[in-house]
Amino acid sequence: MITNPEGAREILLTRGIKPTYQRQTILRAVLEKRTHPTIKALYDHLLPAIPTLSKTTLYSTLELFASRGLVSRLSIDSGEARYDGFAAPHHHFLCEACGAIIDLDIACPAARRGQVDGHKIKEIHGYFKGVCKDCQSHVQYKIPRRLSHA
Amino acid sequence: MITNPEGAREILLTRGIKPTYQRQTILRAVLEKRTHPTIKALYDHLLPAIPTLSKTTLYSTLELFASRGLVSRLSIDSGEARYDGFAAPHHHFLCEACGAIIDLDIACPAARRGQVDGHKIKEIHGYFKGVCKDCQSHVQYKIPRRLSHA
DNA sequence: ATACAATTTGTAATGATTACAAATCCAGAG
DNA sequence: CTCTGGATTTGTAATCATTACAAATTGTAT
Ligand SMILES: [Mn+2]
Ligand SMILES: [Mn+2]
Ligand SMILES: [Zn+2]
Ligand SMILES: [Zn+2]
Repeated sequence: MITNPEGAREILLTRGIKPTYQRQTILRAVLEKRTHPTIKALYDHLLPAIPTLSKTTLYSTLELFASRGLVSRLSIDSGEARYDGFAAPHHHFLCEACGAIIDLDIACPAARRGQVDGHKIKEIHGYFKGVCKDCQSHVQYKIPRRLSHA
Repeated sequence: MITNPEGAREILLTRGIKPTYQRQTILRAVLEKRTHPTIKALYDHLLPAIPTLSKTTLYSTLELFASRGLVSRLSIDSGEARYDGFAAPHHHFLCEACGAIIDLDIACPAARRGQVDGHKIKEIHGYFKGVCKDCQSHVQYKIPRRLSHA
C-alpha cells in the first residue's frame, strides 16, 4: 500500500533503518505482495530488480523488519516461513487445497486485554486450516499441491 | 491420563491401529507428558523403554497418531514440531523466557461455527507468545534459552 | 516350518535456515 | 578528490529438522 515511490524510504527512516536500495525494494515487495510470500517467492520476485540479491540478505533484512514491527513472520505450517507486510495483528486461514493464505478479521478478546491467565502477551498467531470458500465450489482441487510435511 | 496399563492398547484398538509395543509405549509417553515435547525430547525419554527405537519410527508413528486424531502437532515456532496428546482443540501460550508451552482455555466463536467467511475449518491453532506469569515474578529469566530462529 | 505383509530400523537425501568471512558500498575526514 | 572505517551485502559452508528409501525384523496365517 505504498502510494508514492518514496513511501518505502520514508517508512524505513521513521523506524531508524538506513534506507538502502535493497531494503527499500524488499520492503516494497513485501508490502505490495498480499500473498504472504515465502523467502523463495520473494527471491524470485526480486531478482529482476536486484540482480545481485542473495538469500542471506533476504533473511537478515526480513528479520530486521520483523524486529522493528514492519512485517510479521508466520509459522503457519512446519515448512517455510512466510512474511506478512500487513503488520497489524490478524488471523490467517490456510487452504489445504490451493495453498492460499487468507487474512481473517476476527475479534480476539485476549488480544485486547494484553494477557491471558496472567501471562503477558507479546504476539498473537491465529491459524485456521481447511478448505477455502473458492475451493469448496469446485469439485476438483484447483492446483494439486504438496503441503509441506503433509 | 491413562489410568490402567492397558489404556494405550485399548485406545489404539478403538482407532483401528495395531497396538504394537512401540506404538503403545509412544502413545503412553505423549499422553502422560504434558510438556508438548519435541521429537528429540520424546526420543530421549523413550530410549530406556525402547532401546532399539529409531527417530524414523517416532516421526511416522506420531504422524499416524495425528492422522487419526490421537495427537496434534504444533508449529508454534519455526523450529522443531511439538506433539500434544491432549487432542481436543485448545490454544497455547509460549513463554519466550522459560520456553514453556502452556495450555489455554479460550472460547473461539469461529471454532463452534466450523467456518469463517465461508471457509470450512478443519484445524484451529491459537498461539500466544510472551512472558508467562511465573517468569514475570522473577527479575531474571529462569533458564537462559535460545529460542529457535530468534 | 514357510511365506507374506506390516512394522521397524538405519542411512542417505532434502531443504530451510544460520554462521561466517570476504567483498562491496557509502558517508565523512582530510 | 582521495582515503578510510563501519555498515551492508554477498557467497559459501555448516547446521539441523524432516523425509525418502530400502533392508531388517516381527508377527501371523497357512
Ligand atoms: Mn496476513
Ligand atoms: Mn496443549
Ligand atoms: Zn483454496
Ligand atoms: Zn516462563
